[in-house]
Amino acid sequence: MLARLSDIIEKFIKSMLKDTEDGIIEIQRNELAEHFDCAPSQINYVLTTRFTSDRGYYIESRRGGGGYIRVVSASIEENDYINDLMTNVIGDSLTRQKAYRIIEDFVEEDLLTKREGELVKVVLSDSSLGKNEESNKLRASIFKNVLIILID
Amino acid sequence: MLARLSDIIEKFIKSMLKDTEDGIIEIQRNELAEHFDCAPSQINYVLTTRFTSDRGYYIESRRGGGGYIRVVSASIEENDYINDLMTNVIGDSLTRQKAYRIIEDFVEEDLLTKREGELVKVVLSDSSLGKNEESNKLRASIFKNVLIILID
DNA sequence: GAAGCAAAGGACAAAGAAGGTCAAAGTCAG
DNA sequence: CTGACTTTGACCTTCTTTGTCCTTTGCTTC
Repeated sequence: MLARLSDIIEKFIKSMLKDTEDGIIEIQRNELAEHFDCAPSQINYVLTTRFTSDRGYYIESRRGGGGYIRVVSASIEENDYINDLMTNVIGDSLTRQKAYRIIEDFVEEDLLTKREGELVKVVLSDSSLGKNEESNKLRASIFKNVLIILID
Repeated sequence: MLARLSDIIEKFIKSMLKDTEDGIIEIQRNELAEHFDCAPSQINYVLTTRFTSDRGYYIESRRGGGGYIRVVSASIEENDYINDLMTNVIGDSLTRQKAYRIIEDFVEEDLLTKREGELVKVVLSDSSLGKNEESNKLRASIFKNVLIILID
């Protein structure tokens, strides 16, 4: 498992972030690409798919000589984060993929234990809920109820 | 006759599962299809007909490069208690009251932590699922999937 | 200070790598 | 012969990787 280069790069960046005091790192796109022996644009791919604002990151960059990409992990207040998810990300319809991604983030951030994550995942799986637009609505409804438990 | 390909593939997957510590395997659909010299979609056929949650399995998958199909098995055949619960108590429809009672038993028996119990309860609440005969079916379906994770 | 060049990073599309769906065709027991 | 189960194949969706061309910025040079 985890043979995907993008996942490896993601982990790499996250571990760099963990090593900082302030949750801010600056990377050189070309250097990093060379390190992983991939196309520079793959770095962008990782950043845009994994370090999005709804996951609590934002990106700043600058071109030209001495350019950089700055990755900021915004340490959002937990409850604000969850509230934001409920209104802006989940709304009243939620795909399985999105749900799983959020759950995995929660586990990573220790908001859920691994087993709790597994439980919530299986609950929201296609196998539990079926697979159609109705299911997405149901998934949103269930997940929001779960989130309410997590807020204290 | 006994040699239906689907049966052979089923056996193969089950034996892979037996060889694991945790009852979780990941397969590559195309690879497996090639191994058995069949259409890739036959793998799906086997999975959807033989590895259902009724029988104590649960499937997760991911497309794209580095994709996979994960099969999670809970050896329910060997667990009379769960087996009985699945077939005789839950069946294909489950009321909220019954579900809550079972969950509370589980918490008492330390099969679930208190918080896990809360999570599962809220998932199976009327507020999550609505309140009609359809909900009861859904509740049964979800609960059976939850059981798989618990036994695992 | 303007022109020009090199050094970043950005955007986007095409190609590649899985897995998913669905329906048609085949098989087989009763 | 029929209905249920199985097998096959064509086509679709999702996610990742690569490459090409574009824009921005800093530094030189005159």
